[in-house]
Amino acid sequence: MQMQAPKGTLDILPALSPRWQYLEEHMRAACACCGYREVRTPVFEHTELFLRGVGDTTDVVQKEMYTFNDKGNRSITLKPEGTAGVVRMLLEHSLYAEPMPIKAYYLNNPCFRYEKPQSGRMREFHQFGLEAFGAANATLDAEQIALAWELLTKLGLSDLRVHINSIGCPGCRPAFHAKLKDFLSQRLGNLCATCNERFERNPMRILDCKSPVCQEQLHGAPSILDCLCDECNTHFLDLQEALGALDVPFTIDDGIVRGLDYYTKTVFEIIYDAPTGPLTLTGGGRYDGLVEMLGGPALAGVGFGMGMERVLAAMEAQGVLPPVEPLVDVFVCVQGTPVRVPALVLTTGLRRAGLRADTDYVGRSLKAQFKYADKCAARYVVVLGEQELESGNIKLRNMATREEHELPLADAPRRIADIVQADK
RNA sequence: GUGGGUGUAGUUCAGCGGUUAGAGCGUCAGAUUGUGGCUCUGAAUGUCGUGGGUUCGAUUCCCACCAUCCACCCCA
Repeated sequence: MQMQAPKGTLDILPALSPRWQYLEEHMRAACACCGYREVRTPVFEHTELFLRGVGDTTDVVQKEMYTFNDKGNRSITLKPEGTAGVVRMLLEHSLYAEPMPIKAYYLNNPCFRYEKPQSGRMREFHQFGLEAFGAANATLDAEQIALAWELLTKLGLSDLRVHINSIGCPGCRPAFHAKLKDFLSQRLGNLCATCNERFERNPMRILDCKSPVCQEQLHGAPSILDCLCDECNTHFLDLQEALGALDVPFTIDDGIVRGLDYYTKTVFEIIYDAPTGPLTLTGGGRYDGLVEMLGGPALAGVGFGMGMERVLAAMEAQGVLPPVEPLVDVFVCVQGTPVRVPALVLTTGLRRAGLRADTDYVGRSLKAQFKYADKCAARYVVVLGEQELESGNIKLRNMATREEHELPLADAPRRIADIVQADK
């Protein structure tokens, strides 16, 4: 047996969980003030949901899904993204009968993609994301982009760029596809192999190709922004106006096309410029056709996903992680075996008084207990030995100032709680 | 899926075709038996990634596999 986590997965160790919790707190706070409520959907869904929702021509569906048959011979897939499951939930429980818009967020949402791991890319990763249904207005798109932007900046991140684009709707996109294919047809021989495949399947993705060879060929290519219908164009202008009014800096980037099929109109990314290269922290957009495509009513939708591991990596790179919190307020040192239970009683009393308290369980020397308390960053230490039991008095030592208060043992939890609280 | 780098203690890494494989950090213990941070002393922990091959002899050289990291691809 190989005692090793599967490829592309990560353990969150005790020392690292506080930074996740810190991130979660900020995300929840950001959602709460915008009226988004948390939802939790299953880790796996019927494979068909993703085939239809994400799109069966996408790379995510074609080669990155964790798909298997369960014992009832159902095809099951571990979710590769967050939106499809939320839409399924919406339909299954007829949430669209509630007042619009329906605003939902998810946090620590585990997603799975079978890819070769590298920095910022795990096989299991966690997304924070928003979905809002039932409102077509671009102010909603702007609200979400602003929420993501303010969240990231509030976390202390800088070197961020917001890129927005509109990829039109089923009404105007075909015209763009035709124009683009017309432009590309004369240059096919110069494009990379992948792009030649994309030409028939999804020509818009060629714009997204990172190959310098292909980029070279794309000079003078038609822009989707010149082909938008009136409705999409107005929507895009509304979005820009709203973002401007909210002081969210943004760049129009007609190269953003996104890899998931369900997007319409708005698409956006928030990119962090790491020293090693750009990293997309957040990606999302509008998907007005998705709910209907999955068998529901015609219902507009907007959402984004934010990679939690990537945000944490950016925070680490920029040194804006939260400071390490002390583990305990008060450490109770035990001097002598007969005192073991009274020490636990005192520790428990301190905990009941609302303090973070700990004691010795391994029988260390007093000196070693002080060292241990120091490593836990304990702010106070109490020594409980036979002397204290006899006299009924204990000394509370402030580890920073070395001052000691003498207190009656009987009333210790309340007295100590007062002192510690006053000190905070 | 393609290409490249790296696998030695808990961790970061030295090291060498030849006896019992090392260091810093960390852990544990001690520095006259009831008081921490600094310092000093000591201790424990290794199938040298796995399996083959070359060799009198391999942790060291070669091959394969596995893992990991990085880039491409893709994306959060």
